[in-house]
Amino acid sequence: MIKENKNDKSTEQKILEAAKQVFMEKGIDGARMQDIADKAGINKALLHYYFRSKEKLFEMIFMEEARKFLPKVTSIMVSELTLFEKVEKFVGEYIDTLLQNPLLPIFILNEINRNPKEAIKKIFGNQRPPIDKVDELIAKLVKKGEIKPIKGYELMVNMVSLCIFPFLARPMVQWVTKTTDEEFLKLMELRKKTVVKFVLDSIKK
Amino acid sequence: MIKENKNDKSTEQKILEAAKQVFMEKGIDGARMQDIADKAGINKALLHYYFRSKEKLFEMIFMEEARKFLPKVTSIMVSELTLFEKVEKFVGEYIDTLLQNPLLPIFILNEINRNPKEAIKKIFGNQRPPIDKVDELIAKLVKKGEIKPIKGYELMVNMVSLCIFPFLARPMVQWVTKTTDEEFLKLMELRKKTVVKFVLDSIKK
DNA sequence: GTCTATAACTCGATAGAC
DNA sequence: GTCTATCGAGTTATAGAC
Repeated sequence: MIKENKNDKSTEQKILEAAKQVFMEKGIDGARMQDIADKAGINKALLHYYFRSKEKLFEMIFMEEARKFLPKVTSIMVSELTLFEKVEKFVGEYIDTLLQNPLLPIFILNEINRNPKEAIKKIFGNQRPPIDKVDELIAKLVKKGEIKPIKGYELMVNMVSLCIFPFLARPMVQWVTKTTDEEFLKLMELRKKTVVKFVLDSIKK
Repeated sequence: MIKENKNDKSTEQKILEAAKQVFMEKGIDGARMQDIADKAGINKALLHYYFRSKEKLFEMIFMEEARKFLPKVTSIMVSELTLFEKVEKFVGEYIDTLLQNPLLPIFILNEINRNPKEAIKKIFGNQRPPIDKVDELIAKLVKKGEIKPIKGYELMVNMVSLCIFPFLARPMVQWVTKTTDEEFLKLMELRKKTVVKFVLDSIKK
């Protein structure tokens, strides 16, 4: 793997990393260009040299992060796996992504709220999730008597809800369960299994 | 019911209503005192006359709204209802509250993120949710062979997740399901039943 | 209590030297 | 490319008249 010619990162990279961190923690309105500059170890002027404005810098970060939100969901859902395997893989990969990006949900949801049309375009492109495929798959299994009927979008929303919400409400969850940061992450690691069980127990006949 | 002596609301009330709306839509950082003044039909100076600062005004609103978030949850959970009835009532009342306050979740979660310690104090006081009670209740039913084992906090988190998340991700849900505002609300009305079914199907033996 | 005017300050953005 | 210095717009907050 070819590295930067200097031993430290390029200025652009430093800015992007600092901006990501600050925007995630504070949101676009709460973030200060000064904070980002400080965290990147440079001055404000340089931020504007690289990315004309705060809004543009934010868009850059959002564009990058938006793609993580709907990770390999589509590919899992249209794959040749069974529904049960799909649920397992979906939840597993979703929670893994969140474990590595715990602030991603609140960041994305705030932008969706602030600027729904553009945000959704950046997240989904023009490609709606493969709800129809899921509906078909469910219909087959219902006919075979293996699962109870449920709407495809509802199954998807429920899975996503169960994965994401604990990260959104993390300080509350930690307070209620009296867990440290480390313990919380372990809890979420375990949660992969319990969510899969919760969902499958619900739909299995 | 005794009314204000004038036919319109008191200035304080007008401010509180305007502030609630603006803070909910924009968050504390995105909100402008000018917007609140405009919406209340007064000027900025008067805002400061009634509530010393933006932060203080925000605290006022948050305090009021924080109590809706954990509505009658505790009372339901410690009541004499069966677990199945509790789930039904819990979900029903939660979604009803959200139907009347669709922006409440993102508002609360953002403050929890911005200021976890104080926010949690305002939401819960010092009283943790009655998880132990739920654990006991579950233990009994497991012993009787009526339900599968599940941790009390996990059942609660799952119920809350399933209720709240669709409101948090509302623009996304509406885009995926191609629903208007009105249709979305109907969908959430229906969701009361499907969430109850989803949860009960999952834990019932 | 309510208003107008403005002070005090923050912050994004730019100019210009090196 | 990177820095210092500063501008100028926008915002919270206050002073003071009515």
